[in-house]
Amino acid sequence: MAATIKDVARLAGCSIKTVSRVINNEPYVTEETRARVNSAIRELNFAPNISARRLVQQRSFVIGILLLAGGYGQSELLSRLMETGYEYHYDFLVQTYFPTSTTSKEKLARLVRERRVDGLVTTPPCDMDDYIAGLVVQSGIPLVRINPYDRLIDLPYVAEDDFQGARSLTAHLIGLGHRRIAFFKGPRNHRMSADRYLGYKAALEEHGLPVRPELVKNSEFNFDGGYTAARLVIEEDPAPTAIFAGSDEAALGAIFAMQEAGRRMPEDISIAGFDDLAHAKEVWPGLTSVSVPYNVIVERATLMLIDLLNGKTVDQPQVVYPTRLVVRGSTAAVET
Amino acid sequence: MAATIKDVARLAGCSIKTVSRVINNEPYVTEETRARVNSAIRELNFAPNISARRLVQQRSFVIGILLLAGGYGQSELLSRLMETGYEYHYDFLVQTYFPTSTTSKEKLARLVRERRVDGLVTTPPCDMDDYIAGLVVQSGIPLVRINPYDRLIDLPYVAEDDFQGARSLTAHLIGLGHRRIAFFKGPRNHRMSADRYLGYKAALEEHGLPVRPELVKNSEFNFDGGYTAARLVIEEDPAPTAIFAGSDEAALGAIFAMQEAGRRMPEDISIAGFDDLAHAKEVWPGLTSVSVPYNVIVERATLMLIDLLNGKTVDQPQVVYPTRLVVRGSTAAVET
DNA sequence: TTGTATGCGTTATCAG
DNA sequence: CTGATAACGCATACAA
Repeated sequence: MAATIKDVARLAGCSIKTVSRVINNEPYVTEETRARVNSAIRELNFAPNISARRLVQQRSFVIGILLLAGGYGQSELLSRLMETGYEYHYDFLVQTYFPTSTTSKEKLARLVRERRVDGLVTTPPCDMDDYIAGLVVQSGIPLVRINPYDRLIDLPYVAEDDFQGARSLTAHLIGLGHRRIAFFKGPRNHRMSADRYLGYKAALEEHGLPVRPELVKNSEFNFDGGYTAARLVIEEDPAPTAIFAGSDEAALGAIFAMQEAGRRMPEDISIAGFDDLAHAKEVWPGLTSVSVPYNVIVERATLMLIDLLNGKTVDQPQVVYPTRLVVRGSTAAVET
Repeated sequence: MAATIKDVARLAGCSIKTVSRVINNEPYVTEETRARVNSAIRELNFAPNISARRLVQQRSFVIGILLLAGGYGQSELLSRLMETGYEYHYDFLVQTYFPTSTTSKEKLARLVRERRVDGLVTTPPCDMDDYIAGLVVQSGIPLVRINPYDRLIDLPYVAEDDFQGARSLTAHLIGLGHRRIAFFKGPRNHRMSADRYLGYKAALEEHGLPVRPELVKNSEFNFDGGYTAARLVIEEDPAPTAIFAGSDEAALGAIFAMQEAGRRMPEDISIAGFDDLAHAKEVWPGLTSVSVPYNVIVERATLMLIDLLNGKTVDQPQVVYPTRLVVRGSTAAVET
């Protein structure tokens, strides 16, 4: 049905090898033959069969992305990924992966065994699982981790500086006169959770303020987590004058809880998030947050993986990008 | 390196065809041989090379999804897709597609020519382009459209009942005593835009209310569109007492604009959206909206395509799912 | 600069 | 029930 390399060769009056050379931009072809082949290709509307190429090259030209389902941030992230991959002739295979889940492990193992992917990119908390590192070491397929839990393992990663981000956000709140600042911790299987908390603590200590355990709540990086934690923390007496919700999604939950309780933001309470998702500026009066260059991070991780796949040595296999405080209307000077 | 079907055959003491039979659950294999082969497979940790299979079967087992970049709704949608496809041994290739864009067309053409996808699913407004229908007809690859612009073309689709949703939402507002209800139209290249507007109009007419052109704004289905339209409509005198923003994202923009202008919701103005995204219940005091069974729609479209790919006849190639009004705190009786 | 022959790992054909 | 052998479409040593 569809034209093959043989049809092109026949029409161009040359061998299939020559056609192959033209397709792959190899040297040692006369300009004239090249032109003849090219016009044959156009005439037959030929494109190389990707499956055949994959079989003979023993590569799938597919990058596997492991992520936990859901979350708003991920759709931008994914479309960025697609664009990057396209330029380098890689496809993406998105796989949801729950650490510790047996089904997830089996799916992943099949993915690798069937050689459906040439390499893997993980997003938190998928790398929590020792399983992945083990599988990777055993099968030898390249892996790049985004915001990995463990930076000490000698595997490539691209990460963000959560500590500094949380530190400067907290310092901003302190600068506004806040002394009772609540903090919502993220899930324990994210390194980001720990780092953001450390940044919060560091800022408090640098300003000679105590870390009040009753203002630190275990939470999640999502709406429900923020909502629940906010309802708890609001009961404290005296109540906090500011909430650092740990993430933007949690901040949205906290905002909801505050509005439900009839508290005004920022007059009665300041609220801040982390991630600077699109929603941060879409909620009135704007959510103070910490901007993370996710697009850059994702692109860097992808390019790093592609380099590894092509056998290039990556000069900087472990990178940490800075984060940036973004002040909006949700945080204000404490009323005296 | 990795085990092949030959290795398994050697270890099990049989031919490769027999191994193939076992892998594919074909009949005509003794239970005993089957067991021997299976244990050999386990011992060698064998999994069939997907590229070889794809080459010989002349199918990629990949479904292409065409969508416009961005948007919150799409991440849930995508993970749903992945799960569905996994069960049927299909992978997904997500491709951003801008109608009328030459680059997009070329990318898509390559996708099809290289046989990287066996079939296509489009999301609005990607099917606006006659190009896709043409390509599909010409190449013969199956296509299922989600919420297509043109339901008259004789191609399979899965859609939602936007008309009824908008009609009942508008009726709800009228029932609350609203007489001046603003409406924000979506982009012209979405069928949803037209249908929702028609539903709005129908409800007004059914209640003997006029369609006031000054309250109908051309907008987009996103935050900025809703924000801009809301700022315009608020200038009208008398101002509307309710806004039907056309979509949840636009509603979020409208809410922002209202809060910026110091208007309370729902006391000063009622606001409603459409789609019932996760955010609808995460914004205080809850956004009245119209719930669309996107998960079902996506799953149905995928299964329909898989049936087509397997040569089955689809009994219902064109389906419209009902939508459902969801009342939350953002709409209330008009103050008299 | 060009061509020939071989193999990648499956599935499919058809004869045993 | 089982197996030898031929595709599938491309890339790649190796020759010419």
